[in-house]
Amino acid sequence: MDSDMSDNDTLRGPENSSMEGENAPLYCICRKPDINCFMIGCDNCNEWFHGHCISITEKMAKAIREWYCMRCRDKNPLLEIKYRSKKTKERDPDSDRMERQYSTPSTPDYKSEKRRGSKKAIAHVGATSPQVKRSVRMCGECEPCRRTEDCAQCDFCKDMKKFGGPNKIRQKCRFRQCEVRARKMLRVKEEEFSLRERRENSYYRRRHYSDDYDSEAELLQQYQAAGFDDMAWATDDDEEPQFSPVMRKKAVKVKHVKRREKKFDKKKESRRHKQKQKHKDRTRHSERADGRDNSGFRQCLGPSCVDAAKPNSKYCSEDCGMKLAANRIYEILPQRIQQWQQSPCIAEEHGKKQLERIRREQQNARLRLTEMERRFHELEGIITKAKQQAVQQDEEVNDGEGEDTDLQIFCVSCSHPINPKVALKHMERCYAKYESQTSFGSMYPTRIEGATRLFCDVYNPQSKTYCKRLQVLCPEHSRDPKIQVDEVCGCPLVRNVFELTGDYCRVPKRKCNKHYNWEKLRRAEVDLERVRVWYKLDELFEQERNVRTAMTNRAGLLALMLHQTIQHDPLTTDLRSNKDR
DNA sequence: CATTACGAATTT
DNA sequence: AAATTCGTAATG
Repeated sequence: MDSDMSDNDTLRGPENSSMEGENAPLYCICRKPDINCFMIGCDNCNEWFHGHCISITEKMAKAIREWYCMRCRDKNPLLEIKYRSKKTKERDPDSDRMERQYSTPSTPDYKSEKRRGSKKAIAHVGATSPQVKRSVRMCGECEPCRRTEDCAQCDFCKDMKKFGGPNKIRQKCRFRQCEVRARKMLRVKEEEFSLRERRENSYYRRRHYSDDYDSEAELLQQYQAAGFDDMAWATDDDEEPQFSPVMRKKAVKVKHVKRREKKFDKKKESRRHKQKQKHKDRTRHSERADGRDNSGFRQCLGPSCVDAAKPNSKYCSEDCGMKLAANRIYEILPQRIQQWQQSPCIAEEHGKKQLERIRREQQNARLRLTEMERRFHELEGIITKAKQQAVQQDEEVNDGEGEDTDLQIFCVSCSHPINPKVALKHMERCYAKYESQTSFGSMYPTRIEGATRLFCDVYNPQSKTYCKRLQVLCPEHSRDPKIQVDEVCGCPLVRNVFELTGDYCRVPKRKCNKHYNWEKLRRAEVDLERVRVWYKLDELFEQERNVRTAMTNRAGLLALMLHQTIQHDPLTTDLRSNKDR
């Protein structure tokens, strides 16, 4: 491996550095960037060679299984070009597989492949990178080449269909563009990179372009992460000492661009604070502001503290940081409270209205619930009464389907033809079979006070879940009771769909196909509605809680410190007025 | 000159 | 058959 590297280096050497601005890497013994011809890669040093420079044609290459350049072969006589056996020449998949099986672990997966047209290049898989394929645009070794997932953030990703894009640009994710071989303009844009880097690596973040934060939340996070000592650092350092002059220029430029971009966003407010703070600090500590770059020591920002700050901190101790923070609160808070009290709080009004609305809805839901409970009991009453009906034996008016066994219908679930006599039963079972493949489990048992027979709630120790089907229609955990021979159907008969006649169906239950399992269905109907009402109630409770927390948090310490309400001149027009609101 | 769009080779 | 991702023409 080591020798590979040096080999490569000597090969590329000076040209490499001179092509800085270009994005075309140089290849082959001729050191030219040309890649629009057949090329072959050395399986040892991974360098690419033009076929014509080393007198290897594409045809010849097809027969080659492992190829090593002259230099590598000179250095290491053990390396020898290996050829495919004649039979495998024509890309027989079977023999390909065989080959892979019998190749030594150090040999690459497969040897040659074409990319982008016959006249272009043949890429050999490098021996040093077992998984990643090398190609004209992929070295197979750099971090981007090894990456397999798209970032979903860059412009190329956003263009992709899978991320909802129009598929117009059709380039692979910027973060997967090869560092060495991809065209430079396709790689990650510098600013984007720094952005991402900051996101991924919050610790180093402040050492780079420390001025921009994506949100207040990020600011806060940083503030906390640094033990609330670095906020002013981050903001008042226009010069970062460790940048070389060139670098610094670059960073500053980036910063300006970003500032313009984000000028109008919401953190304007917080930036103004930062700037205020900055000025304060400047004037307070102006005497040492210059010396800092040289010595690297700062004075602790703690109130009336003259000690040196700890490295990477603005304070000499946590105590000083706390003191300054406390002072800040003392200074800012009373003013904010006053400001707060000066103007009426619209949000509070809204909150109150919302609460009222929620209460009303809760009331309605409760009413509905009692209604449903009533129907629940009513139904149970009907069912009990129905059971007492006597079976009407005489007529065999069991619909006309007695002998018509030729008639076939198809199951709605499995689509098999079935006999009408067993159809209902079959379809029920069949459906249950499919349905049981779906999970209705929840981690928690149901705890609704005063509600009987809602969910099945059978515990499944394997998945550690409780069954959340309606208890009445859970085929998995409850069997339908066996119907006795003398049992009556008992379904309340109706006229015009809804009007009860007061009579009950008196066909033997086993034979009644008209009212198959009617109790179960009616119970399910009621229970489902009850569940819905409970959900509604739950949702309303949640809403209530949210509104209440919002109301209590309003004008809390943190909120007051972070935000402020400005009373504009009452005579100037409120921009939101009239039309909009 | 950079960026965008798109046909098409290649891979999945 | 669809997705990926080249190279390059068109466009700004």
